[in-house]
Amino acid sequence: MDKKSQQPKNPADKKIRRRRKEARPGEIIEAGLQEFAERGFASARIEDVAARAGIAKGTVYRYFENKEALFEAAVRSRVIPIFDQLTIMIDTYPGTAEELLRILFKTIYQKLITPDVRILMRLIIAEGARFPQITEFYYQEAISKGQKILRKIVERGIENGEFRQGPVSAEPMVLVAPGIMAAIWKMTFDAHYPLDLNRFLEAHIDLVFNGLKQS
Amino acid sequence: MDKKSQQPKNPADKKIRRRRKEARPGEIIEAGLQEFAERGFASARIEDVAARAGIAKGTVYRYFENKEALFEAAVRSRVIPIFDQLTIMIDTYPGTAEELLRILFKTIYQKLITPDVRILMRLIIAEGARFPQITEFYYQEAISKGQKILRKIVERGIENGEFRQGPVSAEPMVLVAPGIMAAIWKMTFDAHYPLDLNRFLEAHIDLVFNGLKQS
DNA sequence: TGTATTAATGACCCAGAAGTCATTAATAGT
DNA sequence: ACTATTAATGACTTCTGGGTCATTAATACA
Repeated sequence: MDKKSQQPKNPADKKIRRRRKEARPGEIIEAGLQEFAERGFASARIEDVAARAGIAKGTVYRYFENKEALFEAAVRSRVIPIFDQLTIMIDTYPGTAEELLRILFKTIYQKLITPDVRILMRLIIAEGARFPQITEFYYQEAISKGQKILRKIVERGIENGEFRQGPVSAEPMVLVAPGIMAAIWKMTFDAHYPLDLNRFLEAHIDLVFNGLKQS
Repeated sequence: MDKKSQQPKNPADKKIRRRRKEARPGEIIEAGLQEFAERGFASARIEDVAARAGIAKGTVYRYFENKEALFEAAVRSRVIPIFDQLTIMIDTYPGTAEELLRILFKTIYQKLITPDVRILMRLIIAEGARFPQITEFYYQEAISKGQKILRKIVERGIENGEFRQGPVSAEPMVLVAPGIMAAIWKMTFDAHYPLDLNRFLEAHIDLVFNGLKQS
């Protein structure tokens, strides 16, 4: 496909091999992630990964035991530090719980619904059943942290009288569900029936803070 | 695996072949759906499908051109008539829009989050990119109908003063998002971190009708 | 500049699975 | 009962793609 036309040094730049021990793993992981996302684990071909990384097939195996090892490394490499940043912010944020929740929602729509993260979600949903360690890892590194953040914000809101105690505060994941749904939509039907993320975020916030009912 | 021990007629019931032209397609589809759900399209083996259906591999090909054709047939066979039933009910239902929405939510949690439907969702998410016709079909037959129902209920609620007009009513999918999220959770993290569907449904309803805020 | 080290290569091997088809045998019709 | 029809079979062919390893050549170091 794209023929490594990055630095066309000489006209016949066919096979000037380069030794780049340090840079390879990252490049292979990046290429692998793309291929796995496009084709799924089973259909992704190591030869294509290699081509994408600009190396020969055998080179992949100098850095990763086998296809599974590459898959695991690829998924792990992408679990994002978003939540860690947020955790710190929450404890120091001076404003109201409502403001914090709004920030969290916006962050979800900006950071979590990017193509990069959607790739991960798709892989977890599609291949998770066959890679339980990865599912577990992803839960520990991302989901559980997100849950903690949510709980903290909701508790804070209850303590200072902003939020109600009740079924919602007992199951705070309902609050972010629209964000998850938006991500799913983007990776399935969006090509045919595009979703306006801004409008959806607005609806999401409106639902959470104002409810559906006439007041 | 399970060695067809259904009707152990005689001790050596090895290969008494039966001719059942009419029953085969359905049985093969059912078997295919199971295999595709467990392994994904690429990893599912036709021989396993055949074994599961209690026939030889070649027989599968007497009824389906190839693996893809079987996959399409399998997914199509399962698009559920839930929404059609609901559509009729809505126009004749005498109660309030709130009652209708509650019924819709309960139906989602009872019908849509069953293993059978989750299988479909997983396949659409996992394989949809490579089978655009299937995604399109699924959208037309299920999603768009669900959207219509939602819109109808919300409009009715607005007309009779139950619901507010605003961002939520403009993007009513936010209202069912927790249901979708629950389905996703069930197919990914539920084994490790089980979700209590009843409690979640309660939270969902509480969010939609009461919002999060202290009133 | 010569040599040792080792990163990189890609032809090759081979397991596994899709799809074929000549053969077998269940059933319908007479 | 006999026979024609065709559903069902599974050994076989073919191809794809994971993984190997002897060979090549880039780089470090003397």
